[in-house]
Amino acid sequence: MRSMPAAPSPSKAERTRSTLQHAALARFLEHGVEATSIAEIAADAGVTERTFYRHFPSKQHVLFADYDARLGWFRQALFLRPPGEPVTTSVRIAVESFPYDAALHQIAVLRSNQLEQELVQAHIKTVQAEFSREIAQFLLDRTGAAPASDEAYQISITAQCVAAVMFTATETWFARGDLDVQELSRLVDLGLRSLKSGIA
Amino acid sequence: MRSMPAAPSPSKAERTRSTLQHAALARFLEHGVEATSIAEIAADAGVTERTFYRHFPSKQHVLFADYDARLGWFRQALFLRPPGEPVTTSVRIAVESFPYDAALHQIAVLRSNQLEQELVQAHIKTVQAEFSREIAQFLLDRTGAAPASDEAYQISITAQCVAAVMFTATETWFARGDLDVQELSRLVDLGLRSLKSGIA
DNA sequence: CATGAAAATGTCAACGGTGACAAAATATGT
DNA sequence: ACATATTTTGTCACCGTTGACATTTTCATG
Repeated sequence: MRSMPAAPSPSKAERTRSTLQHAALARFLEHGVEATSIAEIAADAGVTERTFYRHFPSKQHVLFADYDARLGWFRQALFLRPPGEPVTTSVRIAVESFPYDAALHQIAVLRSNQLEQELVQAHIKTVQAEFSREIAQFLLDRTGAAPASDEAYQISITAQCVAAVMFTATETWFARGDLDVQELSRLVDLGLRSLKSGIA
Repeated sequence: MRSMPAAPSPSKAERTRSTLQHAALARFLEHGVEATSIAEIAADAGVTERTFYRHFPSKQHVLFADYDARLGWFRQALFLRPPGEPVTTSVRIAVESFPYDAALHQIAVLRSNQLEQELVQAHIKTVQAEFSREIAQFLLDRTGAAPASDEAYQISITAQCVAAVMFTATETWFARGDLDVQELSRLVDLGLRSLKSGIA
């Protein structure tokens, strides 16, 4: 086969990965996530089951394929805030400038397909934990809190609470059905403000 | 075999369950959780793997065997608070009167055995979510917040934050090593107070 | 004690996921 | 074009978990 002209021809791995992703999403949409087996996806893509796992750590990850990138984006957004700025502001801005609309399209597709709650929910918890760690790390770095100190403890709690706001907001937003990004922003803001002013 | 005299002789299922639990914990302590396979546990107990899963929903659950009971205890503690009382007080008292010492003995054993973090951590997240739901339900009932309202949303966040305090407190407590129950209570109290006064 | 329903367990097959190692495909330098 | 190192994929074996169905054990009742 002749080599492609200019385009940095995707490596075989990249092609395989893409083929797998398309095969998976196609079946997911048609039959649902649980009803689709890795064997079927692999067969559609013309590879072995084992190869699937060389490109995606789990079935869930095909759906959340670009979440890692977004987590990196979030870390970057935190990191780029000026050092002098109050950390609360830094976190608020990073959270509020998160591209929810792009991130949530995949999940919207899922919701439309009924069921799958437990499966997806479990994965959401993992993602939430990652965001929580990310925020905690940022706060620890910026405040220079001593490890194992009460201050570090309170920072851990803070991080988990902020992550809880992010995810409860999107959850509530979905549950209500009216998918307006403005409304999502309002919920995030409302949640963060209620954290700041104290929980009653 | 002769029947036992007085004691309400445990049913066969109860005996099997107990045998499995002991076999599992013995192996867990000696070789660690991950290094112990269900097949081994079942063999030690003289039953099939399938039977193991008839008594415990997962390997993790053998460790957290009585967590369900404690969750029930917690729900009861919440429920028993007088209806007139401010819900914040109800939750605080229920959380603070939780028998952490008894609950955490099993986890202490684990920590001593190194590794296993991811596995156990994942299960902790699940348990935390259950507590969170429990608290949220209580708050929703007591306040009569309309579903899908902003108030209900904020209650969801509150519940997750309180649960985060409970678990971050025990985690921090463990990490510090000085296993004094007084200190654990102090951490819980500190966390709850910082929630109340607002997160900075 | 016999009998039959209900409970407990065994058997079998399947799926999701992972490690170890072998085989094949690809890229690279000569 | 050739030889070689590197990537990519296949093969195999295993573990955790679950559903469906068959078999055995237990237990109440006649």
